[in-house]
Amino acid sequence: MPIVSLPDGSQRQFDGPVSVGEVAQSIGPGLAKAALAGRIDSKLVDCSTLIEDDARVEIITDRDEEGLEIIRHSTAHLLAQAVKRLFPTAQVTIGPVIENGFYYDFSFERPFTPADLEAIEKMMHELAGQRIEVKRSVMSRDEAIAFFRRSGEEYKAKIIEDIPENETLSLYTQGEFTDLCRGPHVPDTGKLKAFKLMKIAGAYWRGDSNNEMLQRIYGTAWADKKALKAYLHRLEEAEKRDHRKIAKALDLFHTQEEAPGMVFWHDKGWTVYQVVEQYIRDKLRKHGYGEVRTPQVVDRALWEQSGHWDKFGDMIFTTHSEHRDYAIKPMNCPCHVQIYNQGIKSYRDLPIRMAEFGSCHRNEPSGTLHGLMRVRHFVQDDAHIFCTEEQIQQEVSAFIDLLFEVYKDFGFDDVLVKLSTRPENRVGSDEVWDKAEQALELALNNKRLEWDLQPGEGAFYGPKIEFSLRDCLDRVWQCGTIQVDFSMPGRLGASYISEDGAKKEPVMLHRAILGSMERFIGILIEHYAGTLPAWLAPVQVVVLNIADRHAEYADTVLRNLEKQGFRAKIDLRNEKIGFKIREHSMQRVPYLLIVGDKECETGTIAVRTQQGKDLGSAMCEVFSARLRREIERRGL
RNA sequence: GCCGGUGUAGCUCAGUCGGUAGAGCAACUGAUUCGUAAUCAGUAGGUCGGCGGUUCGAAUCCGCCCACUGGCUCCA
Repeated sequence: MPIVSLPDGSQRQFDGPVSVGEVAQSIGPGLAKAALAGRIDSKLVDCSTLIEDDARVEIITDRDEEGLEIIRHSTAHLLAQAVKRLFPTAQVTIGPVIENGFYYDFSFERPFTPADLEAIEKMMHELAGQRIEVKRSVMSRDEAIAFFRRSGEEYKAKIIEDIPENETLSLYTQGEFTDLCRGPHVPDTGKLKAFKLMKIAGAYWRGDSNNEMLQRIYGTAWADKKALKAYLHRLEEAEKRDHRKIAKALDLFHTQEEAPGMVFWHDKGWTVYQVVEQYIRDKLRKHGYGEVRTPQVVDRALWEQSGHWDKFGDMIFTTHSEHRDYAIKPMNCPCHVQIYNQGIKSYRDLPIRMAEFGSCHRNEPSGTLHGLMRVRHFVQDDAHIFCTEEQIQQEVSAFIDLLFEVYKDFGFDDVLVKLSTRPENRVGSDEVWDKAEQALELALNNKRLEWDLQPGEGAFYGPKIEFSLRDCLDRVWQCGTIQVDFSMPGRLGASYISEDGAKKEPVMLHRAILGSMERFIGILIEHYAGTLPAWLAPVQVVVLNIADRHAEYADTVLRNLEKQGFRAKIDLRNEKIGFKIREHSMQRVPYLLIVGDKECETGTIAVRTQQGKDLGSAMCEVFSARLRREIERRGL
């Protein structure tokens, strides 16, 4: 005689065991129809699950976060069923829910084609229309292995073999298709109404590049058609922000076959780059950093000593001359240790903060290259802090403050923080790792930051904190980092004389705020959809004349702006003003100054913003003051 | 690096069955001197990513390579 308590506080008594679906039915037919699953005492279950004892019960519908996840998971099963219908020799593997959708990995003798994808989706809609009941059953581990072996599903059998013996497993069957799954699932395929298959991609079995490659089909699924449409629209919007497209339209940079993974910066793109670099340079000076410059081609012995050669040798570009082998530097740190090593250092010299915008090359695998986001030549806002163990925390703390200051100026408020700890392949003793990890954790906690732990994701020489930005489209980009390194100074012979006259090894902190300049500019372009704020815009103002007779005055206005240090241009072409406004608006110039008869007579300018707002006539000085304020304010 | 997809004029793209290359915008020339997102007319522009093969004939079919691209793996 279970008593069921509902979320609104009401209670219902039943004569005997009752299913979640029946509870929903007892509340109302609408809810029964909408029910996707249930929650019994905080555990998610199927609609068919029987309630035998008193319990708190909640009906899950597509309005719940969990409901949407269940829809996505069930749609993955629907995909697998459709694939097995059309291609019976395909084998199923795993099909999890991901952000905005799901995927399913298959093993099949030939690649799926886009036409296959269409056929599969059509079959999915057909199966959904049939409202096939989804039934849960249980089997022992060994029974399940035998079941999937019999069905020719070797991968599924292998997955189950990794599950501890004696466990009972749940299986979900819809029509002729049965899949191993924890569940819960929707009661019937008719609940799946809004989905679309998105793309086909390769994916390694168990995520290991030594294993065979499976074929992954990605899909998206939503509670209703409207939500699906909204999602597809969002994707389209994101595509419009693609920095590669915008860069072409705005003439910022290009890449070409002859230099894969390297950037040809054009005048306008390089202007943005330089503004960003100079901004960081000023910030670093103010925060006690010195700037250095080190060679790009250095004997590879340096990288053998540092330990990078062992781990990354095949990704280091090399060259040679007169029987010596050189590395094109993949990072600045060993060179910075060389500067540190000039002369004897005392504990009184520490901390030494050494920054460099050094050109680095890494021979990234061809398949990973991607616009500005993953390149083979890049420059980081890189710096190394040489300090004592006691100074670690205060340095990490000061760095975090600086980092948040910078992100704010660029218009990023949402920063995700992660702490990555010791990986399997590493150098240094456990004792040293303990110390380093604790120092970072303490610094984070003292700042009262929320952070996630990423066990095993640290660099080979030390743990790190990573800072990621969330842009206006909710995408996350890892940019900043600070890494503790107890190993490299020792390997490269760095030392200082401590207070008691003993020789000690300094600790090295590797740190960057923007990460790679290239990548950060890519992020900026996408975040602002190309419409950069005035302080970053390559061209801040364009002066437009209405007719030839206004050219001389327009030129005076231009020279005045240039004299004040604004990035200004002039457009004297004999074109209609509407045409010129259109062109410069599309080039995302923050301000257009229009001069015609009226302006010439009164010594003013007509100001038009990038957003198309007509600010009316103003004296040049008034406009200059406005623009200067805006530039100084930086981040929007 | 691995699995797909793509590569045609400066840009965005079309090109059927294998029959010898097409549009819009941009460029150039001329006209127009114009008040807040496209003035009109004309001209020119291509070794169809590269190399090889099949064929009387290849942008189109086949092979190899390169680059880009969506993922996977990796990311000091």
